Amino acid sequence: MRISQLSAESGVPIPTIKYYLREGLLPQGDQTSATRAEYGQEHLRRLRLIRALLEVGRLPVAAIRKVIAAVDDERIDFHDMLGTAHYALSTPVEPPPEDEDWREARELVDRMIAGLGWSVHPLAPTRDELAQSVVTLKRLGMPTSQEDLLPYASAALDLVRDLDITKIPFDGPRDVAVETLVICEVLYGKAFDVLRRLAQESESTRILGARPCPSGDTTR
Amino acid sequence: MRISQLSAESGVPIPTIKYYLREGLLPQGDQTSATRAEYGQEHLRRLRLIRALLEVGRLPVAAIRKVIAAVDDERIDFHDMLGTAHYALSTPVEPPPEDEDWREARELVDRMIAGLGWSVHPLAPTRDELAQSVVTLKRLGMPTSQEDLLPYASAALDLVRDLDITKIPFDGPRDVAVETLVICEVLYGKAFDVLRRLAQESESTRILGARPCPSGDTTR
DNA sequence: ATAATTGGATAGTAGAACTATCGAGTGATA
DNA sequence: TATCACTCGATAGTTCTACTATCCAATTAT
Repeated sequence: MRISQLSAESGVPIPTIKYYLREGLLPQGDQTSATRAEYGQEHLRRLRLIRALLEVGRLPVAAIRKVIAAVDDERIDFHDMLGTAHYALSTPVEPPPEDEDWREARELVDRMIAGLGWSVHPLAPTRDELAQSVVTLKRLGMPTSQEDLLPYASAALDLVRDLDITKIPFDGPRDVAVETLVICEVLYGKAFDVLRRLAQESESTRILGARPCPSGDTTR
Repeated sequence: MRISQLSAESGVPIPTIKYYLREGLLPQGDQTSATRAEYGQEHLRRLRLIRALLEVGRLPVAAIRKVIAAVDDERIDFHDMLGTAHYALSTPVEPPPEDEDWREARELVDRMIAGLGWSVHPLAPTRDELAQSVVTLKRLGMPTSQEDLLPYASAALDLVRDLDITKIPFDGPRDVAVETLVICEVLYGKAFDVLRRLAQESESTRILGARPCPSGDTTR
């Protein structure tokens, strides 16, 4: 398959494909001559993954590159690769040092994770991400305690147990496993987020007993 | 309070505050003379809301403006205001017309919402958002059925029932209610997302029986 | 022989979210 | 009263991200 066909099949314009090649998101094709390269199904597949992470997951290109680097790097072992992929998916947040609210929130998060017995790396950026939500909620006048978060935590664990983890072929080829993990994390995550918003619309409509019809336009 | 104090208390630089004023995110202060305006607690509060939606919710400024317009517009009624706020929070997606996969996905979504008995506006952009995830999962070789989504849907409903809706003072002043709804939707949504990723890290670590420690750096 | 396509390189663009500067008008201080 | 810091409002510039566009020499197809 040449680049024009790859473009036609994926719907991604040629200049964009070239951009992904430059950025290292897409591996080079099989160079058959100075001005010709051959692309295969794996390129199409990779391209679809990139577009999914970009369009549905709204991940920045730099994060996608890290995920892909983790998938492609044959040296690092399975578990480290999953970790790298996981951390590439988090939105980094740099807490202001010496901030009392932040310290407190981080402690709450750490205590909760420990209390739940979860195996989360002590330096996982995800911990700060959760602390950020806690701090922000407090500043907005809606302080959050561990008891407020625990039902969310156990619901999250149930979802992951029942639906994500069972779909990931941990015993299969490593690249397929990481790819599946990333897809589950991002796409099922998105799907759940949308379902939550749908549920919230439905419930608030029900509570107010009105018809679910805003007068304004429905575009963002 | 003058602008410099507003800046000091909120941590937002003065030029940025001016930018928010220009963009209509922040109401003008009380003009006491040609070159002086007075800001109050409500400005500080609004500024914190803006930053929360921006930094934690990653909402674009245009969406925040719509949310705020809904809160501030006294003409539209309570329920319509909630609807407007809701739809401003969704990420719009324009499905290619005449696409078979999309049609099918939208049908699945509509059937599921109807089957659950949820009160969701037929034109809610959220429906297409969910359809997008379904289409993308299919294209990535992980087709999704209603049965796959139902547990997610009921978990979402439980969460909203137990934690979000109970926190929203539907009987109080309308602006407080919408603001609370938005905060719940965005911040608890984010918190749950992080918890899900933490749970996933924990579970995949447990399944692989390894230490939760990637060799690479942990930054995005 | 000629037209189309490709790879590789370089440069340009659009949108988003700020950030900087300027000029004239206050208000507080010396 | 003079001065100086602060403010408003307007305009312009910056940075970052994700693309697009153009060009060229080298093929390859017709």
